[in-house]
Amino acid sequence: MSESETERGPEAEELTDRLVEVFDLVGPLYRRAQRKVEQDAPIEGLSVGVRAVLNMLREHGPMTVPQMGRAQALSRQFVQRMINDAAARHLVEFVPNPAHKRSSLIRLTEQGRAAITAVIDRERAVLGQLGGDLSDAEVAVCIRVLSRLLRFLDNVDVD
Amino acid sequence: MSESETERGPEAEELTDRLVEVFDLVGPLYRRAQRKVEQDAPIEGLSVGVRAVLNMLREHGPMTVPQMGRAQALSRQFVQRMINDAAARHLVEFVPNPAHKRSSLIRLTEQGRAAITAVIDRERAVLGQLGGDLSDAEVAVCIRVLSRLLRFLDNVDVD
DNA sequence: CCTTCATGACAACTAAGGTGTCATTATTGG
DNA sequence: CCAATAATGACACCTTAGTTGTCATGAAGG
Repeated sequence: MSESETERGPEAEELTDRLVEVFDLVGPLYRRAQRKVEQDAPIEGLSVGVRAVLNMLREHGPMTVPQMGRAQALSRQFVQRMINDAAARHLVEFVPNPAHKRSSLIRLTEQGRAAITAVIDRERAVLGQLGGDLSDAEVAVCIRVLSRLLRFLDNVDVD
Repeated sequence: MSESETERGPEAEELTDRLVEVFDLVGPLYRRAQRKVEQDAPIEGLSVGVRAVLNMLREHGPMTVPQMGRAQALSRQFVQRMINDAAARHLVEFVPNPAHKRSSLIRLTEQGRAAITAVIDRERAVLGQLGGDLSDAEVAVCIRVLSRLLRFLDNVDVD
């Protein structure tokens, strides 16, 4: 039916099909996860966007706004809004950036760390129920595949 | 640091951590993919929503609107809107449903099939470039993991 | 030193997707 | 067979994630 394949043999075509399948899973998964987060995060009063930036800071340490935008494929301006929002609520603070005088580093405050940790812990608790059925190795492979896809789509530049 | 783990030993905790990682990948991936689709689909004039329902019909065959909503974790009303939109442009048609007299089955028209096929083919072409680096088996595992996660989150009910 | 690029700030906008509600029609349990 | 209940479609409104455009400013680097 499809004729757009360049000649790479049947395995390659099979792979492409499977990748399309992955993307068809990502959509619903994203929406369901978002809803779960929405049910939970409001306890701390965190929007999805704020949750995302806090989580980034949590696992990556202090970063600048533009860095975060690039890392998450979000527009610089959007990240900025989230950060300003978080700052207004004392979840993050600005610290001087030795590398760029204009663009300060964003760092979690104690309060911010507590908030994001609480959220993540609750998510972990939910995920924990998933338990057995999935092996560590499988999930690791999944992460590898998704990371690869992500890097591949990186040429889509924002801003 | 986190104390919310029930006692399941270190491997379980490791697994949970990895699952959190998966979710942190799904977000950016979803956004980047959406942007790629947006660059492409407009050629056919398909919104992301319409693309999603057409693709569902394409691989699952005729379904009712509520079925599609459940399958993709989308609200019934949203799917309906997308379908009505698609119907107005003769991409889908309504056929009597033997099982439910009120809720007709939605079926792709020839035109609709052509449109969604063209879109998917273009996506496949892009994905095809990803090539080597990823094995069929790995992607299969990834699909399994994501499917499992999806089913797990299914208790989140819309509407 | 001057040009260029990056950042922050702010406003306007788009679109995805949900929610609430109503009328209608099935389905089902008695 | 009928009443109660649930499912569907339709429509309107709303929320919010996320983008884009623009401007002023200040940094970097030739």
